Amino acid sequence: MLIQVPEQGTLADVAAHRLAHSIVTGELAQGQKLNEAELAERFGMGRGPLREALRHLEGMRLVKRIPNAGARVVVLDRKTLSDIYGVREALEGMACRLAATQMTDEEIAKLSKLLDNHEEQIKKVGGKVYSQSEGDLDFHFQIARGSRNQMLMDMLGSEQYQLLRMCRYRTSRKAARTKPALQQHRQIVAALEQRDGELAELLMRRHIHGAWKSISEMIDKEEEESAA
Amino acid sequence: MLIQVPEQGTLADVAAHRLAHSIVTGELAQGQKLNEAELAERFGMGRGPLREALRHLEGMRLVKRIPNAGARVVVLDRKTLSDIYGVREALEGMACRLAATQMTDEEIAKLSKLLDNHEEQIKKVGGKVYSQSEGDLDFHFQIARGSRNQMLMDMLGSEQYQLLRMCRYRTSRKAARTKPALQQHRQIVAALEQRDGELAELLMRRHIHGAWKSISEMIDKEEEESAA
DNA sequence: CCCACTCCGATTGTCGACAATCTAGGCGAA
DNA sequence: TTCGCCTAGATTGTCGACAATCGGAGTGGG
Repeated sequence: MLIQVPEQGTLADVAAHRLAHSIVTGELAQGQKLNEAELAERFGMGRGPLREALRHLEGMRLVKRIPNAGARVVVLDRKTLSDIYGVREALEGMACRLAATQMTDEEIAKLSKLLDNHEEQIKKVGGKVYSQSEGDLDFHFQIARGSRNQMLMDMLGSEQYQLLRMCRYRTSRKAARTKPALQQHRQIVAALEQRDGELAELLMRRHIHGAWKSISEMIDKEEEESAA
Repeated sequence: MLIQVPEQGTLADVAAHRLAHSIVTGELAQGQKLNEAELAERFGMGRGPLREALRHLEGMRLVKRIPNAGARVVVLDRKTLSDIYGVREALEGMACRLAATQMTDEEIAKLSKLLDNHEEQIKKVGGKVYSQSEGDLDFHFQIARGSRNQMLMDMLGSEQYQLLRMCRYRTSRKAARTKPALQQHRQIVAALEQRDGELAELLMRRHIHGAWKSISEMIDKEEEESAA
């Protein structure tokens, strides 16, 4: 599972994880004001650790802080999402290219099995998109790991890129794109098996580009609805 | 100038900037332990703001924190630098491609003037590599701005990517690569003027790749020296 | 001689309280 | 009525002190 366990570390780390989870899942609405005292009480800790947690989340771009005016949950407008997907296309494409030469056969085989699980899950419960989405994230993260590039892993991994999960969570409710996505994943794995980095990159870029197109259309529809 | 002014914000922000500067310039050695009480005293503030600053720097990857064991300045080993340059190649290449279609004619003209300044500076004082390095960073950042992609700007800009400045600072002492770099910059601007995104991306990637090769050799030499 | 244990100093993690700053609402004058 | 000012409340920024934890010196046993 990608969700980090409660963690035995400092209270600030715990708070950061809990806050991140609340934000990603939408429990804390976008643009919502985050009151330090209130959150500290809810988490049963002082304001010190909580402030550190907010700093941490600011670095992850999950909240925006304004001096003397508090912190607010970031708002994911269309432009921001578009920018994110653009960067993802470049970074994950690169990850794929590297992974094609760096991953071991065992890792690739594991990736293939991961997809088998996904397929089974999809067949079992058509509606449960959530777990697929998490699994999908896991797929992408495994490839990032396969690149053997630590900076890339940080940028695409759990720590730095929770924004991704946030926008996924927001858009995964209606998303019925699981089947073509799965097929594209299979194509990517096939390219990795053949150690064809260029092809793997191309497929990954196309996969992400398609995902953005799909999400973009969904946003358009939502905006129409909310406007009507 | 790219170096942010002392900033009127919170003490934590001031501390973060000062610490970042000290780390980037090498005033604080790599791997050095950062004592909270000592630094707080030196900056004339309590430990609270300083801890927030350390959290911030951790997000920037300038320091590494270990629970109950304090923070240390990150160490830039060869692998880390290699990873950074790899990611840069992807991100700045993308920035260049976007900039070719997004930048205004005025911005491109300004970029060209910037290079004129560089050239003059180089001719005037051959040894002063530092200012060139800062200017070079400025060149790259201006292109990132030209991409109109906020996330890209954050990742390549001052806030998130001080690691870059750090490794530049470390390697810019002996670097005599200013002239070919300048010429490559000119080529990139020419591609931008022609609105040729693909070419601009290619040139930028090649430029960064060459920079890494040059730095890599330098590191090899240093290691030989220190081994002898 | 080497290893493990213990205790102590130092450092980090946390809290509560105080000061500085911003925001909202009421009040008075044009 | 409307605009601007001013006070009051709430919220953030900061500090100092206490508790928890870690690293290392010193000691005793094998």
